[in-house]
Amino acid sequence: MQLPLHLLISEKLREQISSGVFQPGAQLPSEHQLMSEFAVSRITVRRAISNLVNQGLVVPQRGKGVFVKEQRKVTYSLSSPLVFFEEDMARQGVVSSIENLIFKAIPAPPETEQALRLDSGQNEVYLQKKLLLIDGVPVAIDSTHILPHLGRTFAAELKSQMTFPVLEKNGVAIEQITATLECTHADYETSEFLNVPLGGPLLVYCYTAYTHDDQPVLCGRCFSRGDRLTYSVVLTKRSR
Amino acid sequence: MQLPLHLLISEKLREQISSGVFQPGAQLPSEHQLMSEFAVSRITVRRAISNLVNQGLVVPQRGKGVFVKEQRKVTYSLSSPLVFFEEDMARQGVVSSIENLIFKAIPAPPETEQALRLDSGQNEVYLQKKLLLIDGVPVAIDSTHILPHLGRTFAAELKSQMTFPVLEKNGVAIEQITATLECTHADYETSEFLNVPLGGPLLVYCYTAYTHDDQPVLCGRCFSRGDRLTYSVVLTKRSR
DNA sequence: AAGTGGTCTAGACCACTGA
DNA sequence: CAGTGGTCTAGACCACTTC
Repeated sequence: MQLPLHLLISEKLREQISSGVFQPGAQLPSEHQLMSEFAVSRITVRRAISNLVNQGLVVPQRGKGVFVKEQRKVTYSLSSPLVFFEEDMARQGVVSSIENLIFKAIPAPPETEQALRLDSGQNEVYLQKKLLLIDGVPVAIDSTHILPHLGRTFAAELKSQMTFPVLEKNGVAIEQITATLECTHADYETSEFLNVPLGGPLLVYCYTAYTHDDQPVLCGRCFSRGDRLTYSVVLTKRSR
Repeated sequence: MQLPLHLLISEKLREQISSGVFQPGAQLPSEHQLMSEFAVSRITVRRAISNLVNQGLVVPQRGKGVFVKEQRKVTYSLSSPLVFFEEDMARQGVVSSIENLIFKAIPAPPETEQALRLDSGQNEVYLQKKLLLIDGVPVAIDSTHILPHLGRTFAAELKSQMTFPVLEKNGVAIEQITATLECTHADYETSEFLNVPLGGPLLVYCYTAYTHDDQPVLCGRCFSRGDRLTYSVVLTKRSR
């Protein structure tokens, strides 16, 4: 038995990409050229290209052609989460910014009540959704639930600046964060926001932040483009 | 302007899946049924289903049908990386095991020389590749480079047991680990090993482990199925 | 206007599953 | 055997980019 045609073609192209025959930014042969080169139908060529898109190797552009993707990742350090996000990024030579999408009070959903240790009942929390941009392009979308009195008091600042520095500056020191990191697929809505193919890989950073007396003050999730962000962490034995 | 047909169909099915019309494990209507239900061609139906596959929502099975995927993730704690992997998993009610694929001495590649602080030159290190299984199915593939004298001495144990416990038991205490977590796509080879669709999301855990005197002893990468594994971590401010 | 990728059709053959 | 998904063909129309 042998591989289906579309796989043969996409594997051959993949090799040529990783061996540098097609450099990042370079244009692949057009569908028409590939059809005659491999003597297959257009659908098969398109399937092969779609394999490469799914592997994040290539980006098609309507009316222009298919181009090899530039791979450039930026690292976000979990071990110094209180450093300004902007500074962290600046050290890596990129410009970062945030864009507030939503900031409003909502009734707390059950998971949030539990995470923030609110008595169950009709609690309010502030919901903030924001985009994180690097060099002007959106790389992550964050959704945070904040204790009501903090959200109310610092609304203006929270809308325009990163969350942790704002709290820190106002005497709310974050002492501990519990977090998980996992992977998901971009659904249609997220894929539009982050300009990523439908189903593309996202890193999900779920966090709860605590002050010195173990009081949770906020929790949230950050969905970031898997092709643009890396998280780093240092673990020492005595820290548990 | 409006959405293309294949997206309309896949979004409609996605809603039905997340609203529970199709429970996990349930079978979707066949391609033939969907063709007449939406009055479109087979290619369009297949494209819609392919959208769902790319989002990890659904798994097609040849000769049987398309089924809604069961979502069950297992959490690996980075904050207690020295605990037996098996114990960590057992606490979550699953059975884990490892399967040695490769164990041999190789010339150290440059990145490894740097990570393990070897003098540049013709160094040897031990390369171990192993599969991590949960409930009998492969969920991750790990590739580790180990200092030569350690690999040589503990070869037998390393082949059948988890790395850190073996070292610990033999007096090599791991005191610190630096790590990064990122996302990639499964290439063809990995997709076969882990039984994942081509291009599916993988979590990549890159690590270097140090003993008490800051001496690196091993480094490696673990590629794990994004749909089966989560990493958790606790960060405290003083650990800087 | 010519060239590119995006969507869609109708129809064919194959491989696998299960009764 | 009938039903399922997997692969592939030939051909059509559209939307966008570039000249």
